[in-house]
Amino acid sequence: MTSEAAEGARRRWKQNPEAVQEDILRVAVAVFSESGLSGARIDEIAARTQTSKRMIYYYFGDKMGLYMRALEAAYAKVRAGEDQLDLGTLPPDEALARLVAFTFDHHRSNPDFIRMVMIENIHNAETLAASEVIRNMNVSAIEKLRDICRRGEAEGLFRQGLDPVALHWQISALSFFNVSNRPTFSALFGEGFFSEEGQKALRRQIVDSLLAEVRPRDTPRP
Amino acid sequence: MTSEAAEGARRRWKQNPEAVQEDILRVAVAVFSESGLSGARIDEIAARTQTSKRMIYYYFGDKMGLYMRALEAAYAKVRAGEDQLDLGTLPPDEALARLVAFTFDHHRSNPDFIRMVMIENIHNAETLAASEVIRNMNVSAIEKLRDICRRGEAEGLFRQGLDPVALHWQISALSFFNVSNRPTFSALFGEGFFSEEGQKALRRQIVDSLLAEVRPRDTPRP
DNA sequence: GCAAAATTGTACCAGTTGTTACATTAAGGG
DNA sequence: CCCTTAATGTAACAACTGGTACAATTTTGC
Repeated sequence: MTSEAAEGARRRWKQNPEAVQEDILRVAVAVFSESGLSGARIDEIAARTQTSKRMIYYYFGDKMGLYMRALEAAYAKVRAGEDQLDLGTLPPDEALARLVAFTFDHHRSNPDFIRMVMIENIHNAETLAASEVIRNMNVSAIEKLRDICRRGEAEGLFRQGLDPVALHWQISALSFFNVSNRPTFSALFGEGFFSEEGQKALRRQIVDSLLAEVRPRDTPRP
Repeated sequence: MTSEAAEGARRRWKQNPEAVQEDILRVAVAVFSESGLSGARIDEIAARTQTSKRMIYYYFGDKMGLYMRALEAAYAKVRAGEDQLDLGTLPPDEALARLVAFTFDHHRSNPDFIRMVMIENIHNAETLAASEVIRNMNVSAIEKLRDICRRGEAEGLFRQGLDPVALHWQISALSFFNVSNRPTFSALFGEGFFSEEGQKALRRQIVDSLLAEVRPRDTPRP
């Protein structure tokens, strides 16, 4: 094994376009998510890169082109993380509980992604809507949920007529808000919710709430 | 009654500083919430005002000064709306249901406010934290909730140990997300949730979910 | 009425920022 | 070994944008 082999057996010596692009994208996600779309400065992105501003325009055309690719990169990364989750053959209620807890933690450990989505929403998701890459990346969480719902209904553990997308909406809302609105919420109501214990309690509350949600309704006593 | 009396018995003729400031703030909230903090252009705000850029700097100092006042104005407006809600002497569960439904609708009809809060969160709530005006505006929803919880627990309708702030967190998360993430969510999963029927169903789901949340836990059958 | 203070109009500037022209070096094909 | 193409460095521009100097006008206190 020669020393060159350590760098991935790609190009031999200098000039590694793919690594340069990855480098730019990594920094771009960070800067965009820190400063917003118009707040982010190409100069800053360039400065935090190992390459130059020139190369950004060479590979990504303009600021919006870079932003779109950065958004796609952010989505791709969390998607890859989601696929790590294997619910195996857990019983439906446990599977749901685990999925909810996972989503909560996953969002929490990917604040950059959350911020990119926030920025996208400020701009009416125009870039997202224009990106075929992301649209084709159909969120795997839905598939998992659909399966869980089907099994839960079949076994009588869940009530009938559950909408997996609605469930996903609810799980997302709570997990997303926990990260996205932390600054304003903690500024108004204190940091308590965001301590380690606070987050654990919150996660349990959310899991419980979702489980209660899918359980069959109490049949009213006559 | 002279014709001058029609304009509110304020100043007699020309030059009405307070109206000018209100005009600027109204437009500022709109433009900031449309374009974000750095995306908003003072020139655009000025153009959509009945006055000039000169006056913006005269009354608000600089862009950040204007932004802070706009943020405060946005909070003040929704706060005023919230105070309209009177839960009177409704039984606790009905009061909670009505509070949840109201919050859901209220957020929905104040997208500008939601967007301002989103922008604030992107910028780590630094302006919010610096605004004594807003911090002193302690959200009245919490007070209402605290009262509901107390009554509910006393009557045995709710389980013990409810945390009003945690409940508020949950209500906010669902109602906020519904507005804030509509663009990305509908781009990925369709507009269905945001039609009139979709929103009605969602609101009912949220109300039910919250009510189930506060009900006393089922005592496990021996 | 008059002077001081408050309010507004006009024009402009200085710094920033996205973007590009031009030149140069490295890589691959034959 | 040469030539075409891909990749990169240097430097600068043109437009935008937040902010202001200066002067004019209106209002108010006395």
